[in-house]
Amino acid sequence: MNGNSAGISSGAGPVRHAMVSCSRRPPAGRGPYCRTCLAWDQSLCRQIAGSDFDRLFPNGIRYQTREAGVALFHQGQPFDQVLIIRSGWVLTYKVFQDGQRQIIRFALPGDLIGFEGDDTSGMAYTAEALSDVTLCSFKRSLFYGVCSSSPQMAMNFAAAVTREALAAWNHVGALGQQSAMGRVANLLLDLHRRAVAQCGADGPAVRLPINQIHIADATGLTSVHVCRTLKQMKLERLLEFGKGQLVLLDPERLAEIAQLDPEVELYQPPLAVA
Amino acid sequence: MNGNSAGISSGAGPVRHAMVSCSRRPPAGRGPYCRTCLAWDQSLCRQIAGSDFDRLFPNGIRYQTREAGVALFHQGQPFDQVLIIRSGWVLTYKVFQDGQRQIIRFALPGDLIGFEGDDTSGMAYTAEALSDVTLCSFKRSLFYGVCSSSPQMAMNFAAAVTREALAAWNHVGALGQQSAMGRVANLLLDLHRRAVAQCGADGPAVRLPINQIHIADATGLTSVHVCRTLKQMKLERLLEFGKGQLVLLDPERLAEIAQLDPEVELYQPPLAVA
DNA sequence: CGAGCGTTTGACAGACCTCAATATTGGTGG
DNA sequence: CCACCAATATTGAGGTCTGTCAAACGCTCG
Repeated sequence: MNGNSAGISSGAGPVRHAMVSCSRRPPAGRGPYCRTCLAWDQSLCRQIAGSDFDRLFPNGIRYQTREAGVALFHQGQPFDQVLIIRSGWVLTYKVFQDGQRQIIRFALPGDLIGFEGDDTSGMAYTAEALSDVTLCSFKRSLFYGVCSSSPQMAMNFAAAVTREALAAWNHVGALGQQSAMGRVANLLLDLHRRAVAQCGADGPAVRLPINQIHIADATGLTSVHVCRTLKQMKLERLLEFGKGQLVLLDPERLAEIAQLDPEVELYQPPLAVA
Repeated sequence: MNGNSAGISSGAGPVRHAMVSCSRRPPAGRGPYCRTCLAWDQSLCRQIAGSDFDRLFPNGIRYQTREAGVALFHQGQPFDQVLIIRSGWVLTYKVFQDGQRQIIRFALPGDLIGFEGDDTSGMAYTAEALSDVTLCSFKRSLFYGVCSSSPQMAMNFAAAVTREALAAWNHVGALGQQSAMGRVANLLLDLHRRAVAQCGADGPAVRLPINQIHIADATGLTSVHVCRTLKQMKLERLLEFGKGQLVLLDPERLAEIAQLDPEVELYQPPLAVA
C-alpha cells in the first residue's frame, strides 16, 4: 500500500531536530503555558486540576518517545488514545486505495492527534513520527472524562480542535483554488510561521524535517512537479528549499502568491482560557 | 469581488425547503437531543444549565431567521457571535483575490458557524444562507463563558468542532488526490448522508438546495467540467442530479469511486456527552 | 414575451501528470 | 578515504485531464 513512507526521514540528517527541540529557548508564552511544551503538560494539568489531579489522572500523565518513521496509529484501525505532541514533528495522512496518500497535517508540539475517534471504529488517517518525538498519551475515555469535569481542560481541548479546523479550511482553500505555486507557497509559509513560533529562527533559514515528496503529498501535486515549481520559485528569488532547509527570500510576494487575505489572521497561537 | 453569490438559490424553486424543514418528522435521537434542532436548543440549555440558566444566559437564547442568499458574516470582517443552525442550510466559503471562491462547508442544522474568531480580527471565510434559515445566536464571549462554566456545554462544543475538523480532512483528501468524478462522488455522498440524517428520505430522491455551480466551487472544478462529469455519471447509471434533486442509483460503486475506506466511519452524529 | 440564470455542448489550450533516464545526496562498509 | 547503494532530486518528452472561451438551449419569473 505504501512503500511511500519507508525512510521518510532518513534524508535530512541528524541536525534537523535542533529546530523542534525545546532546549534552545522557551519562547515567551502567556500565563502558565510553555508555547512549546504547551497547555497539556503535567505541571499545567496539576495546576488546573489542583487537588483533584489524582482523581482525574489516576495513572498520572505518561510520556512516550517514538523514533522517526514509526507509525503512531493506522488508518482504518481503532485507536483508544489521544496524543499530545511535546516535541518533534508528526505527520498525518490518508492513504487511498490507488496507493496515493494525502498529507492532512504536519503536527507540531502542542497539537493534538487522535482526538476524533470513538475507540471502536477505524481512525480516519494514519499518524507517523516525522522526527523523533515525545508524546503525552491519554486513554481517550480518560481524556474525555477529565475534560468533562474540568471546563478549562475542555476549553483548551476545544481551542486545540478549533486550530485544527481552521488549518484544514485553509488547506481546502489552497487545494481547491490555487495553482501549484500557490499551494506550495501556502504550505511553506504556514510551516515557516509555525516552526519559527516553536523555537524562533536563528537567521533567515529554518529547518523543516521534510522533503519534496512531503510537499507533493501535502499539496496534491507530484514530486516531479513540485521540483519544477520550487525551481521556478528559486529563479524568481521567492525562496530557497533544499536539504531540509527553507529560506524565505520574499515573504511579501509569497503571501501574494498564496493569496493570503491581509485582513485575516491565520495563525492561532495556543489559547489561554480564562 | 463576487457577483458570484447573486441569486445563488433562485434556481431550485420554492420546494427546496421541504427537506430542511423540521416539520416532517423529528428523527429518533438519543437522550434529550433532537437530531435536527440539536444540542444547543433553548430547552436543552435549560436542562444542562438547570437553575444556572438565567445566570449563564442573562438575555436568554435568541433565535434569528435569515432569508436565502443573505450573508451572515463576511470574510475579512470581525464578527462577535457564534451561530448555531436550527433549520435550513448555510454555505461557508473563502473568496480569493482572483475572484474565485472555494466552498468550505455546507452547514446543516446542528452545525456551528463562526466559533473560531476572536472578535477583533477578520473572519477567515464568508457565511451565507443557502436557504431560509433559523439560527441560535450567541455573543461569542457569552458562548465561551457558558462553555467555560459548563463542561457539558464545553464538550458539546468540542464535539461539534471535531465534526468540522473531520469533515475538512475528508475534503482535503478528496481535493488533493481524487479525479473530478471522485470529488463529485465524495461531495454528493456526504450531502446525501447528512440530508437523510436530517429529515429522512421520502424515496430514493433527496432534495439538495444546490446547483452545479455550488458543486464546482466545493470541488475545485469549473461548472463546465462538473456538468460533463455529472453527465458521465448519469450515463454510467451512478446517480442523477437535477433541479435540486439527487438520486443515488449505485451507492456501492459511488463509494468505490470516492475511495471511501469501509473501515472508517465518516459520519459523526452529534455527540451526547455523559 | 423577454430577461436572467443555470445548463449543455464544442473546440481548443494549458497546467499538471506519466514515464524514463540521469544526477545528486547521504549513508554504509571495506 | 573510496566504492557502493538507496533514496531523493532533476530534467526531458509526450500525454491527459481539466480549464477557457464561446455559443446555444431551457427554465422560471415578471
